[in-house]
Amino acid sequence: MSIDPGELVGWYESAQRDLPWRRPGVSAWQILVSEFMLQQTPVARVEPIWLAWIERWPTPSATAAAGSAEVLRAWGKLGYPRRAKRLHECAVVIAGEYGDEVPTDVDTLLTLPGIGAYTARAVACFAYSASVPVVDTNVRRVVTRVLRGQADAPARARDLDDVAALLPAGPTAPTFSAALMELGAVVCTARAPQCGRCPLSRCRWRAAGYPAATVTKRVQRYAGTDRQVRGKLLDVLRGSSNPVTRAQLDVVWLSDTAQRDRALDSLLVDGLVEQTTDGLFALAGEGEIT
DNA sequence: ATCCCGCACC
DNA sequence: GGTGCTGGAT
Repeated sequence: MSIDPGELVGWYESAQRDLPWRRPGVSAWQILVSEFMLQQTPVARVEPIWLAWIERWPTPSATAAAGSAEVLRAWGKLGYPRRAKRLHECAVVIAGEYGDEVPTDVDTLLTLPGIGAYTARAVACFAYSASVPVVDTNVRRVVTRVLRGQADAPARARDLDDVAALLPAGPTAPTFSAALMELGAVVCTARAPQCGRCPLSRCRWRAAGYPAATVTKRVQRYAGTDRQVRGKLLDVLRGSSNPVTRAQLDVVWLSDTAQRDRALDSLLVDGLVEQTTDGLFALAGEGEIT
């Protein structure tokens, strides 16, 4: 069982979304920035932030020179701000140690802050046309359905090899990977797949009568969690160009003071917030001279 | 109220 | 191998 590259790529040529980071002339660094932003966040929310971002900071050195506080502010409400901190760290390393050029090979990319198995291969593939398997949750779902006939399955170490075996030889591998991701994102979706629009003539999941998922996935809560409190604290700091008092932070979460203290402490530990010598609080790197 | 879904660290 | 991390859309 395999996936016909012609069917998949043929569909992609006409069905792909016009996303700004796919346009010609976008640099490897700018693709890397899009991958960081897309790690946890839907395309629609990333697009405006990415456009403003690359116009303001088109290169790693420009990003590094901006300082982490401005980077955290520009990240805005994309969520999971540790990604913004790691992106800034990544820019510092690339500007300082790699001559302002994004490394091309997967192993080197994997050593950079915030770059894991997915992002390393996405950058190597989409920025440098490397024939490496790019496995995100969309690809995993498509492969699980088409090849194994299951609605969904947890991630496995073997997924990388499975997808590598599907890649066509030659220069179409990156397009094939982009098309697999696109199919999972717009047709072979988790909840309401549009099987009537699927270009693939062979699919074990369809052949098996679309069996439902057997594994029940746990729900990610947000309301009332430390994540929500962290978000509110950071929102205060993003909105202020000078350091704020503890009291200004305290007012965002009055219902559970222990939780609020824990959230603030975790932001300090994560290096997203820092305390000034006079006891005020600011975005990390706020005082940096650039 | 539910969905989204990669990285780092345990 | 499991858990924590954001916030908007639906």
